[in-house]
Amino acid sequence: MAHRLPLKFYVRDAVDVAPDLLGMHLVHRVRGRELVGRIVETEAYQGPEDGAAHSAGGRRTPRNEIMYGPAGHSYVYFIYGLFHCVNVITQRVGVPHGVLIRAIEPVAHVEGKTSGPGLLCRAMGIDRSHNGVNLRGDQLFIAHPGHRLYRAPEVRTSARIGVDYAGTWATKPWRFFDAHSSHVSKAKNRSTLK
DNA sequence: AAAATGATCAAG
DNA sequence: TTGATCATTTTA
Repeated sequence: MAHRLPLKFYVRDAVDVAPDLLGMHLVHRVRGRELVGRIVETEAYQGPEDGAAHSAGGRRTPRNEIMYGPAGHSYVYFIYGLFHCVNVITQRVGVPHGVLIRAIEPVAHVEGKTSGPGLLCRAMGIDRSHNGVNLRGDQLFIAHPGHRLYRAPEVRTSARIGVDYAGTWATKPWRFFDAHSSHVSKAKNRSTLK
């Protein structure tokens, strides 16, 4: 029993949507199977004012065009020549907010590591062909697991990862994670930043 | 501490 | 057309 989140859920600031996504299920239907992961770590990106966002300063390019579109859709990009990252677009059309999904806990049919934005995309089979997908549709979507399965997260915050170039914006506590989960991205990954 | 690895984008 | 830059991960 899984309910898609309503459009209204997504038409808010990314900073408000990001913590509310913790505990929700990310679902990918592929080749007759349903891969499911429980979201345990997110980051909010609030362009154009947010200096760390791809849409910082109103920057609008072919890559991030989808950020300016309707809420509740996916924004998938390729990074470091190796990994894909998946975001949830929020706020109304023309306001380029997004929430990066950074880690999930495997729930069903997910193989491999999922504690990091690149790793979870690999494990969930998400790539650029999923850019712009409606997350209230039937292929790749986000759903409330239903109150029988729902486990409330213990929400903690921190500064965002890998955005030190963004100056004062890098210090905003816009990373959200479930303190109960053992699947959040590892401290090792961010020990050598700067 | 730094390699791996390639799309992206601003500059020329 | 080019070169620096990455919302990362792994290895050492």
